[in-house]
Amino acid sequence: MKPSSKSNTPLGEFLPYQLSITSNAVSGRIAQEYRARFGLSVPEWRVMAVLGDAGTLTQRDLTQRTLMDKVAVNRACKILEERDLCKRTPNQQDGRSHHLELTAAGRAMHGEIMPLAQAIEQSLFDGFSADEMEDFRALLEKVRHRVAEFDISEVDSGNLGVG
Amino acid sequence: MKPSSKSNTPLGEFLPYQLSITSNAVSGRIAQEYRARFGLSVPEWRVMAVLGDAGTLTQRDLTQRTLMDKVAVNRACKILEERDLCKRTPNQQDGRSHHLELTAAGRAMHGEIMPLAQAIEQSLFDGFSADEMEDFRALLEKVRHRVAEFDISEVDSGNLGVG
DNA sequence: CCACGATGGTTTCAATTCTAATCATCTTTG
DNA sequence: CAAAGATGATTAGAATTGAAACCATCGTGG
Repeated sequence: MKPSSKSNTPLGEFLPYQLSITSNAVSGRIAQEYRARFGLSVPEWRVMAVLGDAGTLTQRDLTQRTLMDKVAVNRACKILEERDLCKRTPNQQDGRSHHLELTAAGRAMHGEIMPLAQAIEQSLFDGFSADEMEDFRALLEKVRHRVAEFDISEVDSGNLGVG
Repeated sequence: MKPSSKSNTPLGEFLPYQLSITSNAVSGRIAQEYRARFGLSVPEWRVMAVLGDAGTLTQRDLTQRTLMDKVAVNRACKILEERDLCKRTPNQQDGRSHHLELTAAGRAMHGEIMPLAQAIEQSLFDGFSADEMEDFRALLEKVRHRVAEFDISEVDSGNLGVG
């Protein structure tokens, strides 16, 4: 008998848990795909995606657009550079930073990465109506908004009717 | 075709990316909460939640129910044991494993953990109608289902003529 | 021009996590 | 019953990650 992780456990009912395992499943699957095809980690392909779209950016710009922390961005950039997928040139306006830009090889890869991303997305959400996808998007955004405003004082462990 | 002109970055449009950052935001917030109140990591409180609900389980059972890997489960159990939140007794039926069970202290904590989980969930999804929450749940499950069946041969980098 | 704090980027260190190897016990088969 | 393979649990080691320290440069105010 295989256990149905539905209402068997209290975890299965917990929405944040469902969100977590779903996200992990999706991310893991996609990561596996990009690793196999291009040898790119998630941080790396995020940088590729943004950089290929925007043309030229500094690491600071990249951290803002990818929502990753600056160390992750720096490491990803360094690796992409070593693989000659992107290059840096001095920033005239600011001696501390550089302009990052995809090389020809980088742009070529980017040309494959983005369509693959869309194909994966489409395949993943195959069977979803346009409305469902829009709903999903909207719900995720609403949750994100809620989290940002989430104030713990709303929840007091003292008056949690335990039984 | 889908309408795509909402965000300035390609990432912002990518549904799996939205899923990922939303999940991270939610998980991070909850983790912070449980760490502050009980000194529990996510793996630890997952084990607490399941164990408190089920009564007595082996580590193998726990890996199945939490969907975590066996090393994470083992480590979580060891820590809970050191803190006298759970205890192990030999398994008569199988000399390799033990029965894990919450102690009195563990059950007491469990009694606070679960209501807090519900309170957090409620607070997080405050502003969502019952229907929206059900939709969200259903959509997540549908995606998970899709991922499980996701076959990469559906997507061939050779014929990705931009979808 | 210099001192000062702020900022972009880099490095270091420690915590976390995943993979593999290992150990003990169980099950099956000849 | 012994041998061989599978399985639950544990340990060890490699790889990832994040936080904080650090360096260089910028901008501002004396």
